[in-house]
Amino acid sequence: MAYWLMKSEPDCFSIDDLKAKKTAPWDGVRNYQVRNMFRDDMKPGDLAFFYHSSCEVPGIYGVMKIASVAYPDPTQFDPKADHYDPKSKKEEPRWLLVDVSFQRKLKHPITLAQMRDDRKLAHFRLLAPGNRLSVIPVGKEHWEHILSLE
DNA sequence: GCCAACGTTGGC
DNA sequence: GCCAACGTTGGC
Repeated sequence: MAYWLMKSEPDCFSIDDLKAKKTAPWDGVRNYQVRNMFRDDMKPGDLAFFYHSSCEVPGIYGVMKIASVAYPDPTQFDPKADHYDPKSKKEEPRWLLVDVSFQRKLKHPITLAQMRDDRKLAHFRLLAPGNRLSVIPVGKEHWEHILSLE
């Protein structure tokens, strides 16, 4: 089983939104590296941190579970959707998503600032300069250490 | 295949 | 709102 960190802007979709829905499609990803991770590396049952980005206190707010294999993201075909991709064909979808299901909220968020200050997370990819991937693989040792901070 | 221009991400 | 990083696009 693998571990992940998945970023979302809480104004757009937050851990509370996922809690209310129980399971939701993680749609709107338009990055090939992430698409390939969805397709090749993510498996149902994997666990993922829910990370809030571009907000007052960026950090990890909860835990979710990958609930499906990768399948085509329907929003790419919807001209009204934010992430509509006119170049993607139904016969040959360019973008994929996975379903995620709510597991729990952390008792308090593990903030980005807190993780930056933690020497044990010196090599955590989230903290690497210039990192912009919205989905990041998390090593077991980092996963367990972050949970121990809760 | 190179690379400049442009767009997006995301912390601050 | 600014700006650095970096992915994508498209002309050549």
